[in-house]
Amino acid sequence: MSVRALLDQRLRLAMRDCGLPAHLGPQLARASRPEFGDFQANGALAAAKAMKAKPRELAERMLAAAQLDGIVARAEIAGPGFINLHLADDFLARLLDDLGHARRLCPPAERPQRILVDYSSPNLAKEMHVGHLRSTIIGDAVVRVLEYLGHEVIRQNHMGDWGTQFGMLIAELEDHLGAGEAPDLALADLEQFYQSAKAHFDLDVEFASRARHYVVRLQAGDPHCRALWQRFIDISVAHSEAIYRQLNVSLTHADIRPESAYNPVLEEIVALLVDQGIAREDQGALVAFLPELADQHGKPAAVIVRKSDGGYLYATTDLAALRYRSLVLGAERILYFIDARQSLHMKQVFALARKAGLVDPAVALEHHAFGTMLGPDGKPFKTRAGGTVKLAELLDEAVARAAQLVAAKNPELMETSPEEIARKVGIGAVKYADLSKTRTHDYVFDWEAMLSFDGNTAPYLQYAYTRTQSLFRRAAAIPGAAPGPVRITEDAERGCALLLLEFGEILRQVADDAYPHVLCNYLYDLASAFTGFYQQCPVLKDGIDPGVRASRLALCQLAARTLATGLDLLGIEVMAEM
RNA sequence: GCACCCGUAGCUCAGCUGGAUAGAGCGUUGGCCUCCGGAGCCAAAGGUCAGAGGUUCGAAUCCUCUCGGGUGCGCCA
Repeated sequence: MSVRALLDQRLRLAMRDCGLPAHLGPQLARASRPEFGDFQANGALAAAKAMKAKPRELAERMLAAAQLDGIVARAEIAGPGFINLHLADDFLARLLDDLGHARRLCPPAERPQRILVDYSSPNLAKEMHVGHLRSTIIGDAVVRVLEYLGHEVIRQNHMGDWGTQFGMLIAELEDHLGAGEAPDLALADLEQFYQSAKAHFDLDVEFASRARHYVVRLQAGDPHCRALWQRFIDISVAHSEAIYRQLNVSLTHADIRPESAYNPVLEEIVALLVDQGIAREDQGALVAFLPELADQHGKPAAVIVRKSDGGYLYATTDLAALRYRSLVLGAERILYFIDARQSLHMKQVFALARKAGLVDPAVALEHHAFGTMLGPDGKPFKTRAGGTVKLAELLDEAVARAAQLVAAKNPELMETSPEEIARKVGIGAVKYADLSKTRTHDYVFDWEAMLSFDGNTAPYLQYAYTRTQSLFRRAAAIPGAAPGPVRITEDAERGCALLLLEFGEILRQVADDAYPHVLCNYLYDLASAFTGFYQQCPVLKDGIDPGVRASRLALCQLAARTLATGLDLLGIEVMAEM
């Protein structure tokens, strides 16, 4: 049990003993200022108001009733009725010893769930660009946290491999192959290939009509079109998977369930909506109406589920996917990591799915939106020419920039290659810069800031970790220098200790709210507290008492483990030296 | 027209289950290597929390309105 949970439980019991109703809690929080102790309970204020009692008096009674022996060294009432709690050093030390010997850094979730996470989901018609980055790495971080807490996670990469553009693309591919070109050569640059197909489509009437015809033939299962399509898809998927490897993202081939997979059931989904009277014909198309999402004038939201030409749109595909995920895969919670611009669409799809009974009524449907990546000018991130920035090129640049830094700043490395460091630092910097900002906001992409060793950046955290490793290498050479029981005497040690004990709580918060920046901020606080401690509290220097040395080594070890685990959950790698 | 998101230090961002004097980093200014990695640490300066009302013992946080910025909305995905 975490420190907070324990205090909460004890104070809650005390409140019951004081005759307070169950809905009034202790409102426990970390103390806002050091002189207020480690934790503060604000609940007496609210409770006093509800019971028409005097806040300070009630706080006194709560404190008298609370069983805090051995946990709290000192407690006092302050201000209008805050309860300030100073934890006992030996209590903290004991918890740290337990944590140090435990296999995991936090207890697993009390109720493990089957959770489905839809993320990355690039459009295969084009090369992956910066627009795909956020979904991919935010989703992956949340997935890792959920798994660490013991949930069963089903990853779903809902790749866009179907739709009107593919007629154009296979017509283009057909022309290339007809000219004797090998498919992987023709598709070496997907972006260029797409632009070329688009140009032909716009300028060449014969080509455009062939492209439109191919869409129909493809969807009807024509073998020739299907074969061309498959070639294109295979190469495009391979490209995405190469990016995933470079990004250290945990998606695999088995997680791909693309749009085309739902093609066979779309007709059935639409029929279901019509039968239930949810959808009806309107201006030639089949439209679902949602009075529950009406605007202030009572006009219901309208969603087209089948075009007037008989074709289907992505709303229908998403409904089919939801049914499969809930009723076939049995997901209890379904998370979508998709751009904020899709918010209305997701809302409509969720409402429709529930209304039509396509999902289990108990399933949680969550759209975790995120903002746009902006360039240094505050406008959407583009190349100088105004085109989209390819993800592959962005990542290469990150590694190249990191390599430059390593070459410029590092003296001699013992066991790690500069290439490995550059890769981990460069990729880590790009991911962390994104993950550390509140998901829902737009964020400004800035090479300089993300690769800095100062501030809330990946390199700073990785550096803090390498210092622990350096220390352990040194300790290994000293006879008798081994981690031992923790003793807390210095403020810097306390600061570290309290943070180390908070890790599990932070992970639960990330699992509940899907905000990885909470974990980033925590790790930054921990790294700062650790470097402060490391600066002030000598570990291996001459004249250090062996007991103190053993205690500080144990703290270092826990800090190292927590940093490495936390970064790993963000999909960021650490190294022994940098 | 309708709907959603966002306005916090010069810049980039935290804080928003309402709590005590609103926090970091960058940048600026000034300190700290006889010391486990100075790729570090410490300190100072810097704020009408967009504005106005309201709820409350208490509001950056909740409600309403206004201003400013962004995004989306029946035949792309």
